[in-house]
Amino acid sequence: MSDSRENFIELMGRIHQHDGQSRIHGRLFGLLLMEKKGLSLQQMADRLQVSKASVSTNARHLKEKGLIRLTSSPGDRQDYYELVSSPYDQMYDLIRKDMLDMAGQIAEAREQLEGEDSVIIERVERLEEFYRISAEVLGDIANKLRK
Amino acid sequence: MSDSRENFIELMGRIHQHDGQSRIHGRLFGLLLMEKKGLSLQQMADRLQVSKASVSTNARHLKEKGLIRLTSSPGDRQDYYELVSSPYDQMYDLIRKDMLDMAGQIAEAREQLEGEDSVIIERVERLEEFYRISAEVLGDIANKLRK
DNA sequence: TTTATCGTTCAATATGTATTGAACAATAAT
DNA sequence: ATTATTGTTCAATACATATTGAACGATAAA
Repeated sequence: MSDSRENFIELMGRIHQHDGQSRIHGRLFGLLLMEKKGLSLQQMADRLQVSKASVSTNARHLKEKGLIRLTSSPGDRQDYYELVSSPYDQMYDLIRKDMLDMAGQIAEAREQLEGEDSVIIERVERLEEFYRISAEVLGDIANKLRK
Repeated sequence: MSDSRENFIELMGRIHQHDGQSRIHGRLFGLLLMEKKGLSLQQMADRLQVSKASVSTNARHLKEKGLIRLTSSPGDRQDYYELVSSPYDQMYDLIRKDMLDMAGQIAEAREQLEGEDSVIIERVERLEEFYRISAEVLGDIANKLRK
């Protein structure tokens, strides 16, 4: 494993951690992004020097998010994981969903604030708008990428 | 403090925590969003039932991010904090800066990968683009809000 | 001067959760 | 039938950091 690859993989670990996932989650994504062919759980655990338990759970999470996919070869009972062809639109969608969810939660909270001063209500509406508009523009990008 | 306000404040605590800040950071933001007039550190600590140490540090962070501002009254040596008139464009800017920073870090890592397969390089370029484009569109919204 | 108030800093601790090791079921190999 | 692989789950722990209490300096009040 070259230094420049390790460097990239570690960067992805830090970025995913910054984004609320675990460090290994990001390292795994970085590792598979560096590999054209799928890797087995054991291979990933060896290269990242982490337990296979961590690889198993984090690979599941990445798969659920649509960033990697499971593959297999005939006569081999190991699971192989590889990057999906375009994880980028999934990434836009993930942020979009998060933002939309927050906008929804704020809307719920706002509805309970009916008696409040209009200035306060308006602040909450603006906040809600922040998340909703952010979600929209990111969703637009994802759609453009897909078509 | 009404239930609906507390509910909103707690929601903001959870949202900020989800976004990588502390729970009190979000609660403080939520509290000041519910108040038209500035609150002193002691008032904020009392209403949120947290230590004044937490309020002090988190208020500083919110102030550095441009979401709240320090005010004062004549004949009173307490510090008062209130929401800035439009924290929303600051919020766009904060995400924009984060995204742009990540794009920059990925670019640095990519430059070290020169010998690699072109498929791999392209993946990294796409990833970089994801963060850069996200930063751009969010920055555009902030600019529209400001003018 | 003494006493009280206000805000900050920092070492100690509380807290949440990422990570792991071990146990396990399922399957394949011998 | 026995042994070895493979992947998952979960309780235990390692780890990062949010939060606090206490000490402090600065300033105002008494």
